Amino acid sequence: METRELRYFVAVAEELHFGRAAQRLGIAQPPLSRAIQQLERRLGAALLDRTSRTVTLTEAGSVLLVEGRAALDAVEAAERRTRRAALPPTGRPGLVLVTKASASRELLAELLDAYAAEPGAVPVDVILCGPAEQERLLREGRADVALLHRPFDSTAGFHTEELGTEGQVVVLPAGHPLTVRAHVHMADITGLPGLPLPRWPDPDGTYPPGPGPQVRDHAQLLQLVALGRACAVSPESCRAQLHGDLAAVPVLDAPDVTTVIAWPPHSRSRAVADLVRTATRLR
Amino acid sequence: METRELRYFVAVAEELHFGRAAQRLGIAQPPLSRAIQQLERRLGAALLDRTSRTVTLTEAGSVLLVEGRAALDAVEAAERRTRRAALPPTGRPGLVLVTKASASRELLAELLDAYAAEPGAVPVDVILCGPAEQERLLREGRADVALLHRPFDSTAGFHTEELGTEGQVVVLPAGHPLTVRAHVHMADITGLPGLPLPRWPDPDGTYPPGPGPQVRDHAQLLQLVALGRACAVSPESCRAQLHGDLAAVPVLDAPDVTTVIAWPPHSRSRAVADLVRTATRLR
DNA sequence: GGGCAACGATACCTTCCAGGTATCGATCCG
DNA sequence: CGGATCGATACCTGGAAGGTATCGTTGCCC
Repeated sequence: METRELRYFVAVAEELHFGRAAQRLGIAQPPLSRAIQQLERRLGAALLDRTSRTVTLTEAGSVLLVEGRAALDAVEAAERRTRRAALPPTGRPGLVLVTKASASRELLAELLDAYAAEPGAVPVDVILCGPAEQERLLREGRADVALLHRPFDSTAGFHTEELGTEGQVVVLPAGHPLTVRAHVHMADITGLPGLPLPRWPDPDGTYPPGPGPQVRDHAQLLQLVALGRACAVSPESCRAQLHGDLAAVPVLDAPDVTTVIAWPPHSRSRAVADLVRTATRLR
Repeated sequence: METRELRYFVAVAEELHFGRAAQRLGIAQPPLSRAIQQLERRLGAALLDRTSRTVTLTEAGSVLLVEGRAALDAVEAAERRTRRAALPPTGRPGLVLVTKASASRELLAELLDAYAAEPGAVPVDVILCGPAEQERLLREGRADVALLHRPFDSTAGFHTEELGTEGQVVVLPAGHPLTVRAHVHMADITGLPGLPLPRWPDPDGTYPPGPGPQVRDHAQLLQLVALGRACAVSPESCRAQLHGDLAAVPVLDAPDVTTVIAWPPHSRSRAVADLVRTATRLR
């Protein structure tokens, strides 16, 4: 199977429309129809059920959509990492680390300092992004290492080392009645009148339906809390970033958050190994 | 990047010889030279240093070799799993489980029985193979689930659930002086005169140099122990498979062995989820 | 119910590139 | 210095990928 065929199939499977898929791919519709037919012939499997009005995925088609996306990611990662390895060493980021915006800030600073002091350390680029985006960046080879937070992030498919565990706090507007409490339980804060929990985007960028404001990052969320439009349950290390308008109260029965450092399993980079070793020694 | 180009590059990178690589690929040498040149041009990276006598990998080339193999595995897995999903449901193995020959035998039987009793259970094919082969089968899409044993097997790149932990025993010929002991330490058995520890094959199928007989599976190993040509350190559950000629003594300071069930991270198969759930409930 | 629009499939043509053969040029070896 | 080895180059050919025009089917709407 060629990646071209896979890209074509994924486009059609996502659009469920040959015309739009062809447009997205920058080719005409007939060659696309033919390419898919040929792929089906070669696989000996019907991938799409098509009438002249609708296109739907067969069982085999949905398998290929999932597996094919993963395969295309892997190819893209190979290409990107090779390109990076070929750049002149000067100025090339030796490592790209991705982490959630506004999370683990001290841990990150500590880690970068400690690593920079190591013999043979290379420059580290840091990418900050929203949750769920990190995995993609790591899978696509845009990043070499990530700081992830279980149980929010899935560490599926990566090598990981645990760096630490912390409890969670609820972040509330300063002066809220609950802020006088020494601690609360989840039941105290779900369905708090006027202070809904926010909605985070799904991996595909869309938001699940339901109440609560849509947020993209932690800073935005804290802004909303300060405005009295939401409350947030966050790892307690976020306290370092709270200013006067905000207060935090431990939530006893919220799941503990584990910060892990994650990297692609076949990474053979000396720099990644060094960074991971530094990270595990910190804790 | 097309998979054809990747396959070509991997062949050359492995052979370090255009002629042999071309032969292996079933094409002539000149098109292969051109394909690699074109790949290098497109990536903007030298992958191979070639004189008219020798071919060596550049830094970028070794990155692409590792990453490219992983990407090709992913493509192959996508193809294989799609083909499987398209087979008529009758007679099609719903699940392919791979485990080491002669390991976790009771656990496996228990698991298969319990799963078969589940509503909606599908037929399960079991593949037995040597260590280090399981990961490959899982990565290439030849298998859906594996029973792995930490710390021997790497669980990198897979989802896992722990199923249980056990200590290790040393397996000795019956009547050996050490068999009267209630337990031993590693120091007691390394360099035991005439009873070396065996050598297992590397992932590429070759054996590391050194003393000790070469073994491919556990049955073979036990045979060698019975013949008085080796001793073996194994999880204690292997005791169920020992016959009169063999004896086992706990090794107090050998690392514990954890049996885990592992599956590809993007598996969306109902059957895999059911099997994993059954497995975790067993323990 | 007939006309129409939407959509995938088919027919047919063109272009381009993968692959083949022949040969060159460089390097190592005896 | 001559031959052998090996990758690169030159040149040719067939097939596949892509384009345009058009067909056949199916909803839909007046």
